[in-house]
Amino acid sequence: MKVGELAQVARCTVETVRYYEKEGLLPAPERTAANYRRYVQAHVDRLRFIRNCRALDMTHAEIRALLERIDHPAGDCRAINDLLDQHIEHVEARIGELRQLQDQLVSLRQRCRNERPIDACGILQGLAAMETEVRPPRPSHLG
Amino acid sequence: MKVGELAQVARCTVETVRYYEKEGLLPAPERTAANYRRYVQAHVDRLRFIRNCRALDMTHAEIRALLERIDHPAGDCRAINDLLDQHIEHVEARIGELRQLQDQLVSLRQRCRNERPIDACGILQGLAAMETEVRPPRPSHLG
DNA sequence: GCTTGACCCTATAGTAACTTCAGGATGTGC
DNA sequence: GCACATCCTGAAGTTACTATAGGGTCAAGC
Repeated sequence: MKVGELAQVARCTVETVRYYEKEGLLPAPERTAANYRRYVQAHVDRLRFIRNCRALDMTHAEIRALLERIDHPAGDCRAINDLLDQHIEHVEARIGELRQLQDQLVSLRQRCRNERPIDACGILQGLAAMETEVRPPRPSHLG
Repeated sequence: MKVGELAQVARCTVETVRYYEKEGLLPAPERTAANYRRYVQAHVDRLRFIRNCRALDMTHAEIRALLERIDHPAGDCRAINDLLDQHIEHVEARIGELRQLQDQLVSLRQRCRNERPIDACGILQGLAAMETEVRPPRPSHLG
């Protein structure tokens, strides 16, 4: 299986596949005489796993931690449960932040219902008058 | 007012202030004989405006568009209203995405209530079995 | 045998909004 | 005159890719 085919079954681009290899998430496969990557089923499974994690917005570091456990199973899966719990918290926190943001945006928007000259625009006035908040360094990686 | 003081009143770092200058969001101030930046009240107002926009998760491009209108007022403020409406939609869309994500994560988490050996971990099994989704290129910049 | 087109390769740079670092100058208090 | 905080510039690092340049491989068709 060549890289294009692998990318297709995993629904990503060939660039992403090669990138994961460089990052050490996906093991480097054998090469053909022409130096083409030659993948086997294990690569498909692993890449699917990675893409599923990414679909859940996990970072490469989080995915790496999971793969580590899979590659070197030891003890129970508590660490995995914990990782997922933390991730769920991240997402929850980010939703909360965005909700608050949304409230602010909507109330800002209501300051200018009609088309006024720029100088009278309630939105710009609101943005100028807002109490500048400390932007906490993102606790989550979710943007 | 030196850069450290400006950063303090605007609640950001001096690096951020200098970065905004390089980006053209904040105009370059006069310099002292020792080549120190010397800011005046207008800079404070502008930086506060920028930080308020950032607190609302606007991109530099969006902020630039707003500043443009402020610097060259022309016509009415319809474009500003539109920009904000679009931004509100972005945030709304992202909240929806994260909610869906959260549902998936929670149901994944429920697959492993107790501490099992790695091989039996319901979470890892779930991640391996998930139908790999096409990750749509982010329509919003909100991560 | 030759061309065309789809696919593969590497290495490098670009994205967003900063942060960090290296290496050095300035200003202030004691 | 020295320590220490603060200032300066320029370059590189962050995250997870995407894009681009410049080239090799392979199968099909003429």
